[in-house]
Amino acid sequence: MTMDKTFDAGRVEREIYAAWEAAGAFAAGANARPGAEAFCIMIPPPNVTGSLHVGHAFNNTLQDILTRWHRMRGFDTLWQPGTDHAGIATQMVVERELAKTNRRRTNFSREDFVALVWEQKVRSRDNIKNQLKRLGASCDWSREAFTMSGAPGAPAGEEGNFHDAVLKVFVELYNRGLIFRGKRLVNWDPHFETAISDLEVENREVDGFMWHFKYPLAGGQTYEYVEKDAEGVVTLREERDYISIATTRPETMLGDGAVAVHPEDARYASIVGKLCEIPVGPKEHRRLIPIITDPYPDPEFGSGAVKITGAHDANDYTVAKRGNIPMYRLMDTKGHMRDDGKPYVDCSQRARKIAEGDDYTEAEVDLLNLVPDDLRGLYRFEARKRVIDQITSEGLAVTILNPDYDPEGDAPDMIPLVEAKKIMQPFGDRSKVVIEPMLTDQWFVDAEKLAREALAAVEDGRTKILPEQHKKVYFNWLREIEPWCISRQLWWGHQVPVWYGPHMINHADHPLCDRFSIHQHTKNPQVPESTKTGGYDWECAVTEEEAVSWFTQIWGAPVQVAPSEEAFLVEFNRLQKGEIDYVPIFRDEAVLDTWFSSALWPFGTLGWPEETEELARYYPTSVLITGFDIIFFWVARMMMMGTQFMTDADGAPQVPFHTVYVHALVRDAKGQKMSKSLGNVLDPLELVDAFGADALRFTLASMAVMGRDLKLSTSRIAGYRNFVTKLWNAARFAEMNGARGWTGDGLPEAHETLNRWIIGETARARAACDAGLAAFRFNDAANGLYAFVWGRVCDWYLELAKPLLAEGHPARAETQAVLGWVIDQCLILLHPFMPFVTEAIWGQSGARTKMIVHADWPEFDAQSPEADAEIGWVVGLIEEIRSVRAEMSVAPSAQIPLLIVQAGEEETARLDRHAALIGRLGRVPQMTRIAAAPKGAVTLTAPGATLCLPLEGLVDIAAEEARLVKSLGKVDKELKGLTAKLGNATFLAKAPEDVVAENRERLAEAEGEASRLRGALARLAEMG
RNA sequence: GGGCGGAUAGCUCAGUUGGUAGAGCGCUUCGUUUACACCGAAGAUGCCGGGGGUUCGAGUCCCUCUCCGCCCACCA
Repeated sequence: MTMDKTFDAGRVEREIYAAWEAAGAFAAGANARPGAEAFCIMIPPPNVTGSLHVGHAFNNTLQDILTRWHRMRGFDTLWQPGTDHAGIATQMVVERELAKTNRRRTNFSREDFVALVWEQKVRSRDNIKNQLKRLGASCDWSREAFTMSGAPGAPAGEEGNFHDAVLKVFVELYNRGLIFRGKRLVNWDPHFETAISDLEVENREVDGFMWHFKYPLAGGQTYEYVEKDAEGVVTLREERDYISIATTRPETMLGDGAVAVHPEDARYASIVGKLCEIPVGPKEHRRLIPIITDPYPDPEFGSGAVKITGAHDANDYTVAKRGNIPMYRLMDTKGHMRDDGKPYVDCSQRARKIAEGDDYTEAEVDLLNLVPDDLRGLYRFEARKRVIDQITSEGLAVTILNPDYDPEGDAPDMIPLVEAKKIMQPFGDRSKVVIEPMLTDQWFVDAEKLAREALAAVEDGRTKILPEQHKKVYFNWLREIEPWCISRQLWWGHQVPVWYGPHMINHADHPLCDRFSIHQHTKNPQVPESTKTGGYDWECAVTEEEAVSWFTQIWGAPVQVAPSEEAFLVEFNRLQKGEIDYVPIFRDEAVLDTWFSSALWPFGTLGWPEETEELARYYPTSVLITGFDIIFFWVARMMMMGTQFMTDADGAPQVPFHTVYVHALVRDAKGQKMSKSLGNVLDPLELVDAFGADALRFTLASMAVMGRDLKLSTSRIAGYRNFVTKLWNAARFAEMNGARGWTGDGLPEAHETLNRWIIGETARARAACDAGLAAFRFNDAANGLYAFVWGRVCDWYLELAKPLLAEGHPARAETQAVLGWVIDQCLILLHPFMPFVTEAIWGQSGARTKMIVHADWPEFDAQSPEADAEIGWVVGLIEEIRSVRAEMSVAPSAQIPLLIVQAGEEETARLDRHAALIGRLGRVPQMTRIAAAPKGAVTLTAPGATLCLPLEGLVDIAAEEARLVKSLGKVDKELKGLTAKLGNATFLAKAPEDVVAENRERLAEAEGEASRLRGALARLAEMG
């Protein structure tokens, strides 16, 4: 069969992939040598939100290269594929889809909605899988995993036990005291109406304003306000009946619990402990709040006085916690000012009592709605405007002189002080809306404790992070880690395995009473008002049965699970009225942060919590290949969970991977980050269609420099598409010359210098490729192979071999064998990078016992220094001849003899041995010995020989002179440098011997070269 | 406010213990030599961001400055 002129990637890629799958080529352990070491990569599971972008193509190409490389080397190899349920992101996709037909999530029951998301999951998963296959990813698809497999509601075909693993981990951590529930200030996303973790918040600088308002002192009191400059000179002294406050968020003033000043701020010392009035809301019952001291306010900033709104600001929260300042929740889950039907509360008396040390429970405080009627239901930013207007109209805004004031005009002399200011504002990374700090009950992981082992593992090298600069980032984050908020108010995800029931008061004699003591509760715990603030008893259990039996035991009565908290409250009401005879309980409606389950990926995919054979074989995994953007989200969490749950035979924690290779980002044409939500993603399939998967893969590999972002350009991909064609044609050439695949053992026999040379070159290329891959220097490996295949094999070996392949040449058989072998080596070495074309060629040439996907990776070495020297000399001579011909504008068709004026013994032998190919490639069919260079001959640069081309009449003398002068200039410059260097005593004394020797050699060569050039110039002068 | 990365040929970028500045693309000239025009041959192009230092020797190490990019961070 004859090969086509070009490789038709589009036609054969699918066939080849299907053949690999049919052969089970990617199965765990396929092609493993007996007793082989394991090599395992866990795919970073793509989100089931849609399709893959080029970043995924990059990431998976690198994984596939390593996987195929190890598989060919006989390792017990597993590349574990799968996808991530990506809670918030996937739910968002489905909700967006519903919105197109004017429907919302709440038009469905939770169950029905989740079923819709499963449909999305299946669609997306199929799509992703197809894309990975198009790329040539050699995953073991029979083991495909999903972070929510086996969860309730999973359709047929989505079985698995990942859900079990997640619940087990949650319950275990809970029992170990590493998961806790608490009312804390969390990042609240008003769009999705859920809490999110710190990591899911993007802080961006935006244009904002800072308003300055007067908080009047209670009862019209006054004090002397004195300002001094740095030298202590009084710059302002006035009588004030207010304290000035600066804020960027006036709408939160309604929830202020205090005004704080620095303890050493002399300006306010006289009013500390007094009360001031929040200047907003109905005048008749405005709230009074205390002026307190706290180290937090910076006296140099603003007025030095800070309003403390514990429920809506992270800084204020810590101050409020510290100072026992009440925190008043002002907004609902959508970011609207609370409108819950409760009357506006006159809190001034309460505030006074609190200032005097009388405490209220959080639950009670949370029930207070401090939003005045006219602001209720308004979106937070609308409320802000109203508050500003109201304060300003009352004259309680701090004012400054109007710079535009004109006594003749209408402009007022004083205007409110509003500073335009850049402020850092938090945004949801998915929703892109402004995050609202909110006080809510959430579940947290005690990340600090989990981080200890994760840190230690990297510190002591059990897990290596490459490139190393990322280690620092990892350390910094883990060392200052905060509790991880893991509950999400979503429907898509692993539901928190905790069940709540009414709180029992008289339980002191109950055998399980110790489990009650940790609960916070209201003063009237029998009435759990719908605040989700506690007041419940709860049980954390892997199954509902366990939870039910626990509550049954507590109550000594039948227990029924209500579908939601809302339903529970209805039933509880009926219970109190004696209408039902069972105790209602309900399951926590929140789901877990998607990263909580992703964190279990390295062992959850291997069957944990069951003790599977795969777990024993492949954990800890070998390498994780991932982007730096998820070091915190994912890598750190896997390290935490892995070291927490996986142990070796001695009980020591086992890390999830030996090496983490952090690759850079693939950016779009503008160098911008690609993101699913921004929609600027490139479709790798389009690139595959246009250039073939091999070209795309090779491009990505060749650009995979550690730690540096890459910008993908199609011209580069086209270049590697050409490389695919080049390889294809080299193989075609071999086939046409009767060089089939190498079937023998070991290396082919080679006596010809040329053949020994290319075998040595191949060995070096192999070693360089191995070294590159072993060091994760994909670019070095790829570029080295490119240079070898194109620059060595195609440019030189094939050309030089042509004479030897001529019919009847004594070395024909040997050369055919070596050529066949060399092509095979190229295919094998390139296979991890370009699996399709290499498999296609492999299948066409020679009798194969197995596919290249399982071909043996070479390990030979076979250097031949004298062959290298000889071929190097010949190549140099040919290049010199071509160069001279081109520069002298000799017609390509002109056949010229090569004149040998003088040549050493070795050089003479080389000229003899390679006369045919020098003649062919240099277009110098005859070699003639001659005593002296004739007139008009151009001297060639050839070490150890004086050779020239008789170009009399063909030569443009001026051009030749220019050429010689230019060359001489270069050589002279080098000579000068070398002479100076070798004349330097300290250089000779301090530089290593080999460096000195090398310089001497270079000097000798340069001197020879210079004298040859001078001689040629002299001859030229005679001619002229 | 901390931390990290980058500045090398027109463009995109390599350059791993300091020892003759490289690749791809682009550009110029030439080419129907039977593997390949997705090709071949030849060629041009660099104060390796500025300044200082260490060294026999610095693109490479140290200090400093300038300009980009990114990450983290609670200044109202």
